[in-house]
Amino acid sequence: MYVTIQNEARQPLTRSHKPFAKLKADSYLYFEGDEVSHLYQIESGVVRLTRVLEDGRRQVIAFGYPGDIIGFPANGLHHTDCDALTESRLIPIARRALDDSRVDPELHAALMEAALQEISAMQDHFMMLGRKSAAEKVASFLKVLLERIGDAGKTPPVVDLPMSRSDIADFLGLTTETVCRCVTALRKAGIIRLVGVNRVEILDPTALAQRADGQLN
Amino acid sequence: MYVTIQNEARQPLTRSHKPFAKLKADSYLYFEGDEVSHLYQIESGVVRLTRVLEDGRRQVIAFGYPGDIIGFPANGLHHTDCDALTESRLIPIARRALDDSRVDPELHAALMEAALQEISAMQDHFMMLGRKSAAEKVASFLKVLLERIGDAGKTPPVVDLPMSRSDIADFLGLTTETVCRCVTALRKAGIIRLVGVNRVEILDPTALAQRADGQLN
DNA sequence: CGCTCTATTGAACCGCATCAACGAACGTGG
DNA sequence: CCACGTTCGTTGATGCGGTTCAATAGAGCG
Repeated sequence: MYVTIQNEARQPLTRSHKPFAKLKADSYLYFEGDEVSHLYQIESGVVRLTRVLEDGRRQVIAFGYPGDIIGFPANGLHHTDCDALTESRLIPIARRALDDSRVDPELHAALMEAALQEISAMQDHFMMLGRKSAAEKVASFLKVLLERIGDAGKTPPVVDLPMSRSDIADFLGLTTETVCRCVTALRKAGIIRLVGVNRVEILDPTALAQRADGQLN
Repeated sequence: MYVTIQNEARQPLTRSHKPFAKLKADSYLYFEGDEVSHLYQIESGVVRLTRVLEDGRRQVIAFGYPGDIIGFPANGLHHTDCDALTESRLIPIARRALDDSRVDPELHAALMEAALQEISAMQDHFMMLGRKSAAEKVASFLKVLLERIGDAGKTPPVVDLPMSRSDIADFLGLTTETVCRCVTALRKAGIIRLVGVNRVEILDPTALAQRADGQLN
């Protein structure tokens, strides 16, 4: 999930009596460099895809939400680490379905479509990383979480943040301090309200959207 | 071409008596929002993929070099603009070959592979945009151009830069001034030498690689 | 030769990082 | 159940890297 554009919630690819993989919070699904045996569609929970440099600098590549497909190989290998932010249920998809369209043409086509969507979403994220201010990044992040997974049934709509501030920072190319300050600024502007540390009420979605695109301060 | 990792030069996908598309310098191949009718493999020349925000901020998504495949659709549409930096020859690939594996299974598989490679390369680029300093970005950029398209036959190896400083800046999330200053710093350190404005001799590839990864200053 | 556009260099400013302190939440053991 | 320690989040003070603004130099072209 690249926090820049709204993805339609994806339907499960496989009607499954198939087994789920279950992943406890904080446990790893795979590491960078691992051979890719399966891709996974997330059924429930939230996972985190990360890369690190030798000197410890970290980039969160994406957060995986229900419906997302993760684990696309390059040269047969995983190129991120993946671990769970919350207990998650995953639907394994044999890599063969990606490589060989004859195994399951429909599934193969769906995987291709997901890969193409991912490319598009990543391009949006480039704009965010390269060209947006800290305040715009944080507003964009909340905005897309709201559109993608926010509970709009509630008034005001609510967004849960299963990831830490430092995860958000490493996703947006900021520091935890800067993320905090931007969140505080949105709160003081009356645009959001914090309910505990990991839950945000969006009081003014319109104002949030404007800040995400750099209108107003 | 995402300037972060070395791609093996790709072989042409189609042995063609097929027609080339020819694209003059500065002319556009497609725009964001256009329906995707064809993908293209670059046969010669260099193209530029860009996105812009309403307020004019621009992000260069990638530079397309010979062997690269460009124009992957999402929801059937292009999601970047594409124009040529130099006169280019392109091999059109019917979109059908991407959507339907039965048309040309081998080509379809090659396109899938290219899309997966692209995802991986973009993830590397995230690290660059989000976590590297200006000096590291510029060094990384030159390093990858050297590996990918540099003429190592010459001593010292030479890299051509068909794009402007501002293209480089918009690719790396910097300003043209900062790009200039970083290039100058590399020059004064004796790592590179400028031959005109659009050609660089890499005098010390090892030192360049170290700067790209943040070792030394 | 002069015009225009790009690249370079310099100076000042500012946004974000860094460093530091404090507070809140949570788990553990007494 | 409370005391304590540990981790995470927040806020403040300061510094710096990169932007911004401005001026100059150079390259391409009619």
